[in-house]
Order: sequence, then C-alpha cells, then structure tokens
Amino acid sequence: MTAPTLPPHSGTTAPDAPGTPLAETLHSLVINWFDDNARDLPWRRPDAGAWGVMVSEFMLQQTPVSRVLPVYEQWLKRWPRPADLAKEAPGEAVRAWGRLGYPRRALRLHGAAVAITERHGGDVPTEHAQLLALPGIGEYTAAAVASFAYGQRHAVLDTNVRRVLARAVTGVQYPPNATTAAERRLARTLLPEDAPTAARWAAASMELGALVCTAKNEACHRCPIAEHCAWRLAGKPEHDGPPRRGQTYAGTDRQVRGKLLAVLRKAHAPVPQAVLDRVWHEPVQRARALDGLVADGLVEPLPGGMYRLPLT
DNA sequence: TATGCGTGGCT
DNA sequence: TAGCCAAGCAT
Repeated sequence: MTAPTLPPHSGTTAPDAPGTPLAETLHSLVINWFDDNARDLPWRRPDAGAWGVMVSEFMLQQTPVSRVLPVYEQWLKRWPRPADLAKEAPGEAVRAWGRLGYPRRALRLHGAAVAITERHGGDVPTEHAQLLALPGIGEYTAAAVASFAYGQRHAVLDTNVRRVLARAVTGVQYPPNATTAAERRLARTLLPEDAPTAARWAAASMELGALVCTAKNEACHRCPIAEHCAWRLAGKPEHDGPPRRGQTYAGTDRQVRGKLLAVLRKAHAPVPQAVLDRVWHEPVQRARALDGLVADGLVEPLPGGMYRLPLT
C-alpha cells in the first residue's frame, strides 16, 4: 500500500491535498468573501453571455477595469454578436479600441470573431482547445472564458491568482516573472472537484488578488484567509531574487507606434506620410515604427505615401 | 524562455 | 518624480 502523493511544488509550505481540510477551508472562505465583495461588473451579469465574457477578457489583458468599462459597453452595443464584428473592417475594431493600449488585441479579437463565425456557427466555442485555437486567446483566456462563461472546471491562472497562491500557499511576496510548471501544478491541485465550485473559486481568487491581495499595499486586515496565509505567517518577508522586470516606455518604438496609431484612429480618410512624420522627430525610429505597424496589420499602406487603418 | 507590444493612474 | 503596475499573447 502506498501513501497518497502530491505533485512536488516550489516553496517551503506544502498545501494539503485536494479535498483535505485546508484546501476546502480556503475555498469556502474566499468564495464566501466573494459573495459579499464581488464588484458588479457588466461582464459578470447573467445577460453578458459568452461573447461579453470573451470581449472583456481581451480588453482586460494588461488593462485596468476602470478603463475597460466604457469601451466594453460601446463595443457590445455596436457588436452584440461575433458575426456583427466579423462583418466590419478590422480597422474599425482598432478604432473602437481607442486608447486601451496594445491595439493588436483589437485585431486579434476581430480575427477571433471571424473564426467564430466561420468555424463555430457564430457561437463562442465551449471547448478549451477550440478557444485556445482562436487568435489572441492563450492559456489564461481560454480557461477564463470556459470557466466564467460556461462554468467549466479549469485552473484560471492570471497575475492575481498567481500572487494569491504565491503568498497564501508558497509563502513568498511575488510569483516568478514567468508562469512556471510548479505554479500550474499548484493551481490544479487546489482546484475544487466540482465544476460550479471550481468556477466560483476561479472568479473569487482572482477578485481577492485584485481587491485585497494587491501587488502593493496589500490589505491583509480585510483578507478572508489572512490567518492561513503562509507569507503573512512568515512575517511577510520582502521579495528576494532577480528583480521583477519593469516595462520601459519613454523613447521606445512602442511610444512612437502609439502616436502614429492615435493619428490614424482619429482620421477617417487616408493620411499622408507627411502628417505622420510630425509625431516623432527621429526619422529612423519613426520609419521602423510605421513599418512595424504595417507588418502587424494595424496600418494599411496605400499608393502615393498614404496610410489608413486596415480595410481588410 | 526572453522580449516586444500601449496607455494612464498612482505613489 | 520616475518607476510601478494593470484579468497576457505571440514569437
């Protein structure tokens, strides 16, 4: 007879196996907290539908909720179903994306709407693998849509959940820079057995990271699992190890691309090169940024040195 | 696995 | 003030 085994994981504090008291305690504490503290967000309303959930997930990739809210409302009003967006020129998606940032997401969301219309009869697919095959959908977003929209059982491992698990279970201040196999293993280990509870846990643990267990100024006094938190119990040791990679922005191609695209979003007719030239003084970087936008399909070059958002 | 990719609010 | 940070993805 063999003892029950747990997958190995990093960190100093072992979680209990699934179904053991600690895991279940965490589930109920966090879910009960969520019942009382969940934000009333439009994509969580019952009428949002899978398309609403999917749109919100695209927009929320690296962009705060407060900035997503107004764009989300406009988007769903204009394109209430995937087929509505699929009929549009991709440039219209880029324009409607506004200043959410990372406009390639708008292009991919448009591409996903086209694929849904062509391959799935206009309905957001229910299977994780089908979702993963859509442009702009990676491991996280596939799991999130399957869980939030369809109530399925998946480990939904975003930056919030990673931080909550790093602290509560592993006992460190921050998760690693890149998601590790150990983190995925841990998240799967902690997943409630039944699908509805797993889906609730996914949303609840994410919300806990967003509202309480934040990157800076964490509010342990409001945390439902503070008394179980390995990091807090260890005296909240400061992060050690390699510095967490920051994003530089000023003076980068990204900034130039942003300025170029801002001009094209505002324009409703082709824009001459000379107008684009005014956004950045340095010609080499300016040309590289514009070429990059064209290569990414975010900008369409026309004969005679004219440019516009892509029609196809 | 490391890097590039927007934008704006906050400390 | 100059980073730091915000529900990642693609390559």
